[in-house]
Amino acid sequence: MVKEQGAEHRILEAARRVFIRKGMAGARMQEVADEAGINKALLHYYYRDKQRLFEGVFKGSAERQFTCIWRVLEECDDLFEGIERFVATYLDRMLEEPLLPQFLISELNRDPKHLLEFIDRGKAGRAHYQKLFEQAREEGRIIDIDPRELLVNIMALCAHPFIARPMLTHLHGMNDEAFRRMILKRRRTVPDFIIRSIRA
Amino acid sequence: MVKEQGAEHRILEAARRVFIRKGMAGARMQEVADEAGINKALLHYYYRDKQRLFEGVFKGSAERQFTCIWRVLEECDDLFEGIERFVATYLDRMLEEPLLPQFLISELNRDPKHLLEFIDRGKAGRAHYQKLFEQAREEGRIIDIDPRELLVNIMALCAHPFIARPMLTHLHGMNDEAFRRMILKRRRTVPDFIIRSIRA
DNA sequence: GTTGGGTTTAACCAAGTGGTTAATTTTGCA
DNA sequence: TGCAAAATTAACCACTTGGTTAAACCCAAC
Repeated sequence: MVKEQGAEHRILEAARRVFIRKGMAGARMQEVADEAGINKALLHYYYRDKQRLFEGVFKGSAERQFTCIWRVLEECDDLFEGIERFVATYLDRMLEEPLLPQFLISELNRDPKHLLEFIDRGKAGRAHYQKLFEQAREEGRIIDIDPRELLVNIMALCAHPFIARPMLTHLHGMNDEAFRRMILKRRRTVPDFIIRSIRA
Repeated sequence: MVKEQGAEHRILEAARRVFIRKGMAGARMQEVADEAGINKALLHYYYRDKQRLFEGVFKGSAERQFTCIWRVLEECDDLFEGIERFVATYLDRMLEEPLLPQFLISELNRDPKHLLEFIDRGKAGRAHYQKLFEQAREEGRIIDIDPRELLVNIMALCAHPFIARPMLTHLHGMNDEAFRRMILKRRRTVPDFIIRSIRA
């Protein structure tokens, strides 16, 4: 409802909130308009139709997410350091926008063709990961493990608590603050968990 | 479209498929009717409205999932064995119904009050897990780690490949068969990964 | 001030939605 | 065979939905 910063941008921000909350199918154009504090017709004036508005939101969210996560890896020159910083960055980023991974994954499952555009955003980061991995492997510092599987495990340990958050919090009787504390603790414990497992 | 086994049951099965594919918000009653091969009015004859039909599907899916997963744990009397069998059972179950976790989690995020009913289904299993954990801890066979966090990690490593499947398969250029092989491989590698990490 | 183009709105529309109803068919059984 | 109850359907309805339109508004340049 904030009136600053131009209608077009305000619409996109409102749409981001609504789409992330309700998903593409559950979101209503009227709700986006209300949240942006403008007339519904203005949505179509700037973004044609629901699909294009959604794509604007999705593309922006996905790109920001991926670049942010992978960039930090490129700054590292050691696998263990890379894992530590990757996990910490991922968790910090998720604390800022906890509903984002669930949103991205949910929409990606519903319509996987969104991937084509933005997935290459982390190409350089992934190549660098491969390099760090091989280096550590050659130096005999890690056990024999499929690098792709290790990557899956890292992502899983980072993302899953956010994706399964309601189940988790209910299971362990956590409130929002307790969840936050748990995530902050995981900034240390998750890298430990991973590195203990792969260290030769 | 199979005509056997009574309309009521056929409707529920069709609804399960449609809801899991499209989610509550995206599913259409007409689509359920078509998939069940019956008239749309019959849905309301047996299940009143969309919400109740959805709850029938959700409750059934969630209960089956949880009981199936936790039961196997109760049959074990050692933590490491428990982890191995839990992971294997979880992955086998997911291979049968790969879209289920994404569905459950997605709807749970949209409306967390579904939890209240079925989450206690795994109560006995979780209590047994706690016992196995403490036993292994007292015998000095595992390091000092929060048992709840270990549980989160186990679930994460099992569920995440399925939840993030489209991202994963696209990232690594996998087809369905390659994905399946990867999961079957993980029946061994995931328990190894976990146990290596927690063994004292 | 007038004018003209970009912006914003209220009113409207057609299609699709979940849900109802009343009539028809099928079934169980005396 | 007849008949009442259950099952099934076609037709319908009120309402929501995404999307359009034409008019109003704003504001800088002339």
